[in-house]
Amino acid sequence: MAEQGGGKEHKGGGKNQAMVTEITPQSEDFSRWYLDVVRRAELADYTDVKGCMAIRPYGYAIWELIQQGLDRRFKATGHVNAYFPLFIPASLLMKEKEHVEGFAPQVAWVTRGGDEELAEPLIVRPTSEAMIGTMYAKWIKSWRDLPVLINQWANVVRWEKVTRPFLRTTEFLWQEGHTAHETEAEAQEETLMILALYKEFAETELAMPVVDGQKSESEKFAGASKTYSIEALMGDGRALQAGTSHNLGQNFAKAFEIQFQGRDKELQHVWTTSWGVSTRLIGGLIMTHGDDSGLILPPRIAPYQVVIIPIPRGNWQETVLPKARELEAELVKAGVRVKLDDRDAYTPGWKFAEWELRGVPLRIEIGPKDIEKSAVMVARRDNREKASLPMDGIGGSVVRLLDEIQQALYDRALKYREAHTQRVSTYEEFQTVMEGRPGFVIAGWCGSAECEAAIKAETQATVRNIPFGAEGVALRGPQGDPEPGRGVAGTCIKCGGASSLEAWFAKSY
RNA sequence: CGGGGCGUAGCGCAGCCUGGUAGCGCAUCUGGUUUGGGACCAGAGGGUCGGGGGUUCGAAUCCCUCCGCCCCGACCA
Repeated sequence: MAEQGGGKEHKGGGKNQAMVTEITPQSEDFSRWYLDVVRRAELADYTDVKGCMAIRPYGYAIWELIQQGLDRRFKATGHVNAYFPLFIPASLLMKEKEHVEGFAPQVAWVTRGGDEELAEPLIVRPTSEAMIGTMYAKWIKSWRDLPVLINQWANVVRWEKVTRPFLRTTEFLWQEGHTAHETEAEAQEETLMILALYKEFAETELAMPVVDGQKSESEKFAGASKTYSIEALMGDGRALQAGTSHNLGQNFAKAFEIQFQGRDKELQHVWTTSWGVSTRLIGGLIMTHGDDSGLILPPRIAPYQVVIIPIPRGNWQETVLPKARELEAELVKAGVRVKLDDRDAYTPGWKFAEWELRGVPLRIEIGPKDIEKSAVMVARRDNREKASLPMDGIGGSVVRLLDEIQQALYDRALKYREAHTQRVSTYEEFQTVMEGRPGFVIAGWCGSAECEAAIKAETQATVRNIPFGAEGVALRGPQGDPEPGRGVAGTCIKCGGASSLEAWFAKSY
């Protein structure tokens, strides 16, 4: 990394002092840019606990909007919320072999309560399959009890060695859905329905285009039969797993003895699924839309969709401020989340920069000149266009503008992804692309773990997933199995063997 | 967990090599003038120099040791 200890160039006397609070440009150091934005936009801050962050009100407000958007969708598809314990007896986790092996290295233990050693150690949940599975075993007796469609909003702990705010923290917030079904087909249908729900949410609310598809064996959730994910492309060309949906088959049902008596009178194991998204989505949001001026929030997920900045002139508190308040009320009436920044201690210019840094989609300036014309100045964060709009009908105009911005951000992100997605046919080409800022690389893959591992070792690229659903790249049907006739018959990029799979590769977070 | 870098005021840094008891910019506070792209002047407050141990008359500075953070890899949402 470039030696930038001196970094901030204090010498330039001509520099305005804006640069003091400026954030590192993306092109200079993307990762530092990210950390600067998180902190300067007051989304989160470090704490005294390694790997754990405090989520500040502005960051938490984004999470609340994410929660609302998802919760509404979960309820609309028949799910209900419940809550399960933070602590799990160690023995429960041990019941599913692959699950233990996957999570054991990341588990935090509680061995003492007060001044007494516990007879059986507890673990702090890294995920709740074990606890919820145990409860389902008690609750499910008959086919009439199925399906069970429960979601939990919770915190989980995974003892991470390398952390980064939102993207990977020791403790994080998420939702975990856990469902139990009568048949394998139903469980698979649920798994894919949720995946589609995640995709729709990410794209319409977060304006974040994602590739949905199936994970390779090696990237699968510990204990799952099949894992699906949505993958987004970040501004530095790396992929982010933004959500996962697992078909757990009967693995957990067998481990936790979740059995029911079927319509055929036979005692049988249920088919379960689990799925989740986390506060990581906020990290994705930042890295998908942000620029060198800071955060850019899609209107639908922005805590403040509009910030009103009164322009102080003379006795503005008596002249401008009342008009600003009227405007505020007008926007609230139109259903817009609005913030009136009437602080006297800061200049308009300072406020412009501040709210741009915090990613507010629309800024409205109102001053004497505007009032005279019965208009307001409206500035977009996404493309920085500025225009005077009449006060009359401002609610409607703003709502329309917000919709436009939402769409523009999605379009821009999609365009970026398309520009950074390429097909390669030779391994040399693959390797070359993986140096630098690769984005997605689509290539034939024989499906073997050997080729996957070799590619990873040599290029750092992993199979993000094997997409389906999109025209031209669809290689797997809804059941996750190769779909004859739709596959692009080709060769494995690594071994040259016959390939029935076309995988999306990328370096990832 | 390997390789590298860094911890000095809220933030960004200088001081460390060549020990002598801490400084700059921004931020903060007070007063005034300002305010359509990060205002200006004057004054003020704020630091057990990451923790512990050692060397020394004396340690931010030298030595040991923990801890934390960042970057690059291996592992994971």
